Amino acid sequence: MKKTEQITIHDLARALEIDSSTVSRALNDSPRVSAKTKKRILDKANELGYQRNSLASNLRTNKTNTIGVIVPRISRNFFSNVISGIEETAYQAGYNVVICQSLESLDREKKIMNSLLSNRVDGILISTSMETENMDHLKPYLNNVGPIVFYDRPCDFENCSSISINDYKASFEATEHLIANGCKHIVYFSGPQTVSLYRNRKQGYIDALKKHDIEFNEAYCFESMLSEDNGIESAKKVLKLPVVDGVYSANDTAAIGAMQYFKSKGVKVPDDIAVVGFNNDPISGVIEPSLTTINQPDFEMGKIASSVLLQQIKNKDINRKKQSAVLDIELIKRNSSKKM
Amino acid sequence: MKKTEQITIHDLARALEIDSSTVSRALNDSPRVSAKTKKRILDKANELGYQRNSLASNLRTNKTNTIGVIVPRISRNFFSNVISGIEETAYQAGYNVVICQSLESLDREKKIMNSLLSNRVDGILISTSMETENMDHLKPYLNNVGPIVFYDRPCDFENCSSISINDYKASFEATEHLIANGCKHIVYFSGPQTVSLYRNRKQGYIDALKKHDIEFNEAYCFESMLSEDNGIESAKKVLKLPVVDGVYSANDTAAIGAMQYFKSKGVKVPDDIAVVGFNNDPISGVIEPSLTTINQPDFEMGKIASSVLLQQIKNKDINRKKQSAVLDIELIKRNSSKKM
DNA sequence: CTGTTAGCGCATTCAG
DNA sequence: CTGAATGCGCTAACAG
Repeated sequence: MKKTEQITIHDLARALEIDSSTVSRALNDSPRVSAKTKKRILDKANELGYQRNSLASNLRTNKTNTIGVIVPRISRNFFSNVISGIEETAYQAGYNVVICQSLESLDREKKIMNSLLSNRVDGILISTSMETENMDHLKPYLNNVGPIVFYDRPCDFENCSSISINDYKASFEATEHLIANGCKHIVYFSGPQTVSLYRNRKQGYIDALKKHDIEFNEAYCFESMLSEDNGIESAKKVLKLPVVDGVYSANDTAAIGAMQYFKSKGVKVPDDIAVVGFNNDPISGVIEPSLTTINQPDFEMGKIASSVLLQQIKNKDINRKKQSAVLDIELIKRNSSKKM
Repeated sequence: MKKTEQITIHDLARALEIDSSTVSRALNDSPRVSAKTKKRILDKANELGYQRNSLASNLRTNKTNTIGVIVPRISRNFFSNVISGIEETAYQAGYNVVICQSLESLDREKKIMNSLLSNRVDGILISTSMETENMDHLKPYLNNVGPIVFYDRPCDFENCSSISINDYKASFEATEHLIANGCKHIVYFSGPQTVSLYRNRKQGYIDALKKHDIEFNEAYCFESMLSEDNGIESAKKVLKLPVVDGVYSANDTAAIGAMQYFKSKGVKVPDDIAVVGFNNDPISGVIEPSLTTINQPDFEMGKIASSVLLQQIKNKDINRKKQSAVLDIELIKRNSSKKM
């Protein structure tokens, strides 16, 4: 199966004895070419198996019709749902989407930015990695190429929009839910405090305790990267604490790890320990139908982020003002605690 | 934040009073330019914030250093692990990866093929959608642009390699495992028989029954797209059957849906019903630590598929012979049945 | 080691 | 409505 020569608009032009510029116009459905010649050209294109070369077209127009999405991990249910939302909106608007995962590594994130930059994607949607503390590696793209919109993990750049959820409120309510069910000794699995989202969630937890006159205890707060393994380690520590009647995890991945460990040790969840976790995984209902989770508007977030970005791409440089959205969450109460 | 002009190699050349071809060579680290001028050029590039335009470069060289990956769903754990394997190998070799999900839709798959074709990616890795019955939409790419390698869902094209797992054997062993644990009435959740992988799995199930003198019963075999909802529907049917002591699902997604339904109806799994499912999700240990699953070599499959493709890209057209690999699986026995 | 020249495939002026 | 001419940014002969 040997590569045949690529057909170009010039080949079509020669075959029809017209000029390539006419072919180009026809292929782009320009109104400035007669229906008759248009049909001739399209037919010939089909006949010869013409395939447009986007590289050339993009180079010429300085536009790729593609947006880049940087995501920490596609395997996390929350993110794969966001991606589906992004794709839906983007495809509808005629844009392609390239998905890149940073795996929470700053180094990978930098390399990805470089690649998206040199490939001149029209805009970027990003949820920065947990290692990312400053945003310098985003500037070359932002200054020279196109807009960047942050989703889930916001950023306070001038001229950059962020779409996030109301983490503070969600966290506050989750904690209050445990308290309402009689929990007083609530362990909290926290994420890196470099990430604003995790700062907000921790604050929500602390403030909810305070409101109900429960003292915040540093020993009940474990900070980690919230991987599944981290969840398992944290669970071990939980079992060594004197009294624990509630666990609240700042994400689902760590919560799942912890559940796994609890089960392996015969700790009944949530009969012995009530658990709440940020969660978008339908699987949670399988793990423990009575587990209380926080339903994040993932798909919707993707759609909004995508449409904000596309808007900014359309508006070119004018009008690229910060227009951040904060989405509300929904606490799915599943009667998690034994005390209900 | 207004877009500044893009710096090109000509700008660098002018600033240094040399020719742009020398700049180009230096930027590509050609040995044919002195270390001194190389440094001058690199310094200037940094100073002016030069950013390579891959579009132009790719157009010129007729090479994109990018491979396309078409995947039915990134949210399925199996596939996201395959992708990680693909990325690891590809990045090491200096290739970029663009991930596209077909969502099991032939229509989307066609559109994706078109986009990858017009963007001239150097090669494609594909697991075709469940709706895909013939491969005509792959031919334009295959004939004119580059190699395609199939993973997980193989294809019998000439000149196309496939990387798959030994589905027949895995399925046979899974069924035997249930039988060994005393199950005689085993429901089977099957996938579309258009997909060879699902044909093989079904055959493994049937042959294992036969070997143990259990009659294959069409009423115990439900065919669906194996979505979570399909799993729930199938589970409903299971509960209406006279005797069932085992369920074997051809994938994990449907198994999870079924488990969910069983739990909601108070059916204890696997105390009442033993379940086996193809599964790569670490979460399975949480759902039901005693669930028996089939451990597919997902990450490894990605690495192999990727390296086979890169090999073919390097070899251009010569030597693109079929070189399919069949990976073996591992049955993770978790004492699933009550009868053990 | 560096410069000259040409062109990848396409889109867009400007003429007619 | 169509054609001629130009160049997007880069690389690759071919000279020197």
